[in-house]
This record gives sequence, C-alpha cells and structure tokens, in this order.
Amino acid sequence: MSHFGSSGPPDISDTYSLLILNITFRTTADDLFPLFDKYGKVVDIFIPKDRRTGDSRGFAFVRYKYADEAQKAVDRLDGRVVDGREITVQFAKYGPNAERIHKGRIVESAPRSGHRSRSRSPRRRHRDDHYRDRDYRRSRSRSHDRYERDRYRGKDKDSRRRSRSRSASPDYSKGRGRGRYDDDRRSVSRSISASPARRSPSPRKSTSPRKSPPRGESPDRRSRDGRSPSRRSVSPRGRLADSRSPSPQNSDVDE
DNA sequence: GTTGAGCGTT
Repeated sequence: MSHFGSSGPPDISDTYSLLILNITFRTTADDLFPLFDKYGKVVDIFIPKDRRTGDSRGFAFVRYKYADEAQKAVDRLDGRVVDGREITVQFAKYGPNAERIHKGRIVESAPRSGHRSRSRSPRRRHRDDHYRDRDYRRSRSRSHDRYERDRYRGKDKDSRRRSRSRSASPDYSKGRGRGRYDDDRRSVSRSISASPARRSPSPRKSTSPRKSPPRGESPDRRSRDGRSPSRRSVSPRGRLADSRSPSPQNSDVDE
C-alpha cells in the first residue's frame, strides 16, 4: 500500500527513514512525494493506516537514499505547512522490525555479543496484537472517548426520550424533528409557563421509574457469577507461579 | 463525520 509499486518494504539496507509528523489525516504519500522528492532521492514513502478503518494515522515515513538529502529535507521541510498544517520532519527513531535506527539509518543490532539491548523502549512493539479494547491506540482513544461520550449522551437522551414517549407522549415517535430542539423548546416553554419548582430534576432522578440502577446491579451479579470460577482459575496459576517462577514475564524477556 | 501524541507495511 502506499508504495510506488512494491507491496512490501522495498529495500531497507541503505536508506534513511524520516518520520513526518503532524500531517493531516487526508494527506497521502502522493502528496508528500513531490514535496520530499525535491530535496533528494526518495526511495519510498509509507503512511501507516488503521487496519480497521483504513484511515491515515496522521504521520508518514519517507525514506531517502542518502543521508545528506534526508538531512536537507528535514531542515527544509520541518515546519513546512502542508495542507494547512505544520508538519514535523525528523529522523526515524525505530525500525519496522524493532531495529534501532541511527540517524535514520537502520543499524542491525546483534544482542549475542554480550550486550543485551534491554534498554529498548518500554512501549510495546506490536500493537496489532492488542488491537482490541481501549488501548488499541493512544490519542485516538481520547478522540473516540469524546465521541463515545457524545454518543452515549445522545443515546442516554434517546433512551430517556423513548422511555418517556412510551409512557407519556407517543407523539414523539412520530415527530421527525426529534432531538434537543423540541426538548429545548419544551424546556423553555415549561420553564416559562410552569413553576420553577418543577424544574428541579433532583427528585425526578431519585424517584426514577427504574428503581434498580443497572450500574449497581450489573457488577454485583457479575461479581457473584464470575467470582466462583475465577477463584478456581486463579488457583493453578498461583501454584504454578509459586512452583515455577515468580514472574512469568521473565520467560519472554529471556536473560 | 470526529481527532493530534507519536515511530512503519507483504
């Protein structure tokens, strides 16, 4: 993808990788190629994309053939405004195979010489393996959080609205102009014509039709259900840890 | 349709 014809990594033997940050999410390799090719021989341009959505992640890798050209590109293109955004150009720090890069050039690291490269970055190398749950991305999760919160809010309102409409005003389901417009108007109308005492949502929330909060019941029941088998499951693990090794993580690290 | 610190593909 995003290559000039090759499918995989072309040749990372004598190339200098540059990391382009702060590019827009719409910027593609074709947009960066003419810009970077002006300052040297660009071997390859790669823009990581999300596996799920296929959307750009906001940064790109530009590989130059010579270091001086790469340096020039960094000096000339760093801070350049591309597509309305100021990009950041710098030498790549990590390699695709977790190999260390020196000044953008990939240097093969041989840990068998006695020196172990334990000083590696604490960050995990493969996030594709953990592409689930909340940590599949760093800041993206933040944005998603915001969105999820927004959606959750809407869902909550929707849910409440449906609940109310079911019990009180079925006309809402028919009304196409649903949303907060009607709600706001109704709210304002109510606040003006109705007494202020009615506005207090406190007692309403307390005397909710659903006397059983889902948040309190869910974990409780789950805890009971999951507690029984969980303990049994932990049993062998503790014994194993006690008998074999205190930290199973060590096995992966290998001394 | 959104977002913004960072480090990559068959």
